[in-house]
Amino acid sequence: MRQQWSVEANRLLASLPRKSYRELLPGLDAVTLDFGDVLYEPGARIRDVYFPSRSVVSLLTIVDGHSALEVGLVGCEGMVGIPLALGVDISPVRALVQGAGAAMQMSAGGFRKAFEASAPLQRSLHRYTHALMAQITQTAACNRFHVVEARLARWLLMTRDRVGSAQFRLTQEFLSHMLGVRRVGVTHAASALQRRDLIEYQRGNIRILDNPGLEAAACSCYRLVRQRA
Amino acid sequence: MRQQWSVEANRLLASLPRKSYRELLPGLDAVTLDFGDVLYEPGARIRDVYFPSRSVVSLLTIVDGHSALEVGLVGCEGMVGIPLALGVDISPVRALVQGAGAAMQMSAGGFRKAFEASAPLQRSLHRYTHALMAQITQTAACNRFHVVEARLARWLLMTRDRVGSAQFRLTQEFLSHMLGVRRVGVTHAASALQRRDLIEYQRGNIRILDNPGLEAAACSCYRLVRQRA
DNA sequence: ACCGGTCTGTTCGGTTCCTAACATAACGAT
DNA sequence: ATCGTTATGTTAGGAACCGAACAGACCGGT
Repeated sequence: MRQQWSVEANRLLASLPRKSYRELLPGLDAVTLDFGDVLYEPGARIRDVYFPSRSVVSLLTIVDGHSALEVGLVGCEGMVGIPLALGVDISPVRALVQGAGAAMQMSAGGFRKAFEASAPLQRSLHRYTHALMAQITQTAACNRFHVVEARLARWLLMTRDRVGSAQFRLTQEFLSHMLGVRRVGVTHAASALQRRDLIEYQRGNIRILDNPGLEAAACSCYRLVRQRA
Repeated sequence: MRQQWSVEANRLLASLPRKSYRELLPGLDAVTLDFGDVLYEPGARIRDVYFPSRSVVSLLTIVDGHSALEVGLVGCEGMVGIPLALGVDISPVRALVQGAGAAMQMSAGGFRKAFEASAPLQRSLHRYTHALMAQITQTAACNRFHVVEARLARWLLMTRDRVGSAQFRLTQEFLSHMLGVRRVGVTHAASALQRRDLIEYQRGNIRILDNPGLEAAACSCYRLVRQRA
């Protein structure tokens, strides 16, 4: 029963016709993803795909070996391992668990078979692939044009939407990797938001206090990717 | 015969088994894309797809109504209209002809039918979709971390690869939209490259003089997306 | 030869973010 | 209670780029 719930909490799986998803079930394992887990490294083979239910996974590009930048955020609306749905088994990005929680896991081989056998699954995943491309595109422009404070606000809101809670754990150091800036920049932006009573935080615990206020502080990208998803 | 050549000049079409591509042929029209043509506007319906042979098409996101930023560059290695291969008929980006030249055009309806009927076409396009996602991802990081001069060098090299010529027409104003910076920034970067005898240009005519030199001036992203494509 | 439009070069003050340190504060373990 | 570790705050100088405006150069048309 608990497993059943987990499956349905992922919107991709939940949207499948009953028959399709019953065929899928035997290959799915309920797992818990822990904060900091690295699901894929760039250039490495994809061994499993994941359908997050209450967990959140960041997709990061690694530049010049050191700098990281988040390009996508996957929660219960998506799947981690999209390249497999495109016939490629190498991940171009690092997949990092950013919010611990439940997910359904499936082996790459099992997924390939299930994917080929199920037209509804193909349709869902291809539509999601498109949404993810749009998200990556939007993020690219956002990172280019918007200031850190607005990007931070957007990122906190997107995370909240995916974890389903106004409070979550993450350090400024971690955030700096997501936003592709120095930690100092995050400190400045976060202090500013806290000073305006939009958020509060201490030692890795962040809580959103003023939702509409934070949305106003975020760049328009937040609304755009939200209404498109 | 001329049409035959055009078809084969697009690597996606050329890689199809003879049978698949013969089924495709009746729906394909040889067209010439002109510099500045807008094939799609963001949010609008995709009416046709394009397989460039000697033309080059930029994919741009539009932010806040005014700023533009290139996220992808499509030449003979790809197709313009990838959303259709994912079951979506709305383009999230503007598609702008950046290098005039020949392409094969196909109506959205014709493409959908052909796509559903041809497994090899599906495979090729899905693989290309993955490559395009990787390119967008790389571009996102590049725009975030690398300085204008290196990005300009990369962009010139990528364009050269796709038009197949060391000389092409484009103004600094145009380049500034591609790179997402002010024109002044392009002037600075271009002057610097010219001063080092890597390129020469005048009134929209750019010529690459020193290939290895320009590659050295470009950021590593150039090599990365090249070897992956 | 002249004019208008396009393309390129330059300037200058201001903002954002970087680089690189160092300082403080909270927490956990012994 | 103390100490090491982790998280956050602060500072200062500099680089990259912005915003806005203007100046010169080149071209085509008449």
